[in-house]
Amino acid sequence: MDSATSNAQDRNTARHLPVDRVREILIVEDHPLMCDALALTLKISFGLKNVRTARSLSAAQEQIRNQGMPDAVILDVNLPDARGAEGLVMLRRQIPDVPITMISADLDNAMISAAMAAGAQGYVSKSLAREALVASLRRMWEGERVTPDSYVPEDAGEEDAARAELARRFASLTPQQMKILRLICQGKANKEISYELSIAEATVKTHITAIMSKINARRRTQAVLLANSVRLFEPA
Amino acid sequence: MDSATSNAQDRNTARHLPVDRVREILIVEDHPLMCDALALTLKISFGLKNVRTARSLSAAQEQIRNQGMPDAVILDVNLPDARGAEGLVMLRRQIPDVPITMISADLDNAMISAAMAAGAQGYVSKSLAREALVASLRRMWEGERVTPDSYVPEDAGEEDAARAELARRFASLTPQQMKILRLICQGKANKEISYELSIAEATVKTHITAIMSKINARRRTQAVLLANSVRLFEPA
DNA sequence: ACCGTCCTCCTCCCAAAGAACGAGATGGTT
DNA sequence: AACCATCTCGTTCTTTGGGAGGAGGACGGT
Repeated sequence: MDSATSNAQDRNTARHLPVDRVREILIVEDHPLMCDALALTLKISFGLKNVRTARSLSAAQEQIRNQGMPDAVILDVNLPDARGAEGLVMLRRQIPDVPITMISADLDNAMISAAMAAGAQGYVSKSLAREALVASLRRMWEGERVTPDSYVPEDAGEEDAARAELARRFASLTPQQMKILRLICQGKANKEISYELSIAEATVKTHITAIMSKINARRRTQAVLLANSVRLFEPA
Repeated sequence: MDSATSNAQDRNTARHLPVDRVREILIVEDHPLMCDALALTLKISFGLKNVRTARSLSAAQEQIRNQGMPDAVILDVNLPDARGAEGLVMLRRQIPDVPITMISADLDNAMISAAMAAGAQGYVSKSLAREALVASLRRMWEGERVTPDSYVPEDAGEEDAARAELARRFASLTPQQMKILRLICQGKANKEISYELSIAEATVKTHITAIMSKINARRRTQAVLLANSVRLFEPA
């Protein structure tokens, strides 16, 4: 049903690396079965020894800090930690040059398009057959940007470039700022945010000012719009 | 590809009416070709004489005021005037007992689910074959709630009931309040809204207070969230 | 030891948002 | 005529939001 097709050659992503230089990959996936299945498939098909795994975004980030950068990442779109493009954006902030493959159960066209604009190396379905999955990953690790062939690139480059730029701006947010933005997007007031994060409201305001300046918004409702336009946070 | 399946019997919709009592229907569709094609199909297949048409939501509303209520409505999801559930909600406010069929090019599951929760009698694809279309409409006019069979009802009743309740609340908004809410959802400030509608900012505030009270929101960002949750306004 | 980043908190200040009144004008219905 | 819904505008007051600027502590890298 959904194998995969090539698109443009990498513009956003920094480095091609020959497939044989991918030695260490990191799987970020909260569902244990799927996680194991993926790891196993990769070990066998690519002869990899080191397949690292993490069950949440925060776990992944800490693991990267401690154990260093992997050569490639496979990232679930729906983590308990980070739904939507948030995980991708935060990981790219930490490891800008490592190709990140998004993996998800549903192939929402808008989500795929948002992920690609945010700089994913590719997007694959969880229901893909092993061979097709392996082939897609191989091509991604050779520098190709791969999307499901059910995907239609929707609108021409102009609007897409704006979204890529936006994603870059969001990638400049610090972790704490991202937390606060998420709460803003849930309709919380500054006071509530300060309570939830156990910090002073003044601190919340300071962060918000920084956020606004980074994403170029003036009103918080605009911030919500911008976040939604790149699908930063998906509804629970 | 997408014919149609029955779902629940009408709970939200007020009246069954035997198909032969549908004498006058209103098509709201901005694309002229599709509009004509629909009208023609209906005339032939149902032997209808009076097929009224309107090219925008506002045109439809005025026409109903002048020429009275139709027996059924076919409503395009993407009007220049009203994208998403807005048209449905506003029409149901005006003609609560008339079955409204949504018609759209894309079958986004979330959109279908939002439309059904908002009280649509059914949802059909524009790419449906004539016979299937006619069959679906006949069943809707007999009181059945019809969705494309690609549609999966997603989550159980509890959450859906909340959305229906929400849709009811939105249906209580006056036209001017709906305009203002739309601008709020575009991130506009009160001052900008007052300028765009050529009214005083005090008036805008008055309307907003009424809106907030009706949809039970305290902050305007919450209003945006609520509107998005029922897909009141789709992004341009 | 020094610098950069991030997080924290504060004060002062002004603009925006929202609640709570009242009230006039219109148009349609009963 | 009385009523109702809607739109309009105003005043007053309180709460939030947001910008500017300063400042200190923690941590990591050069």
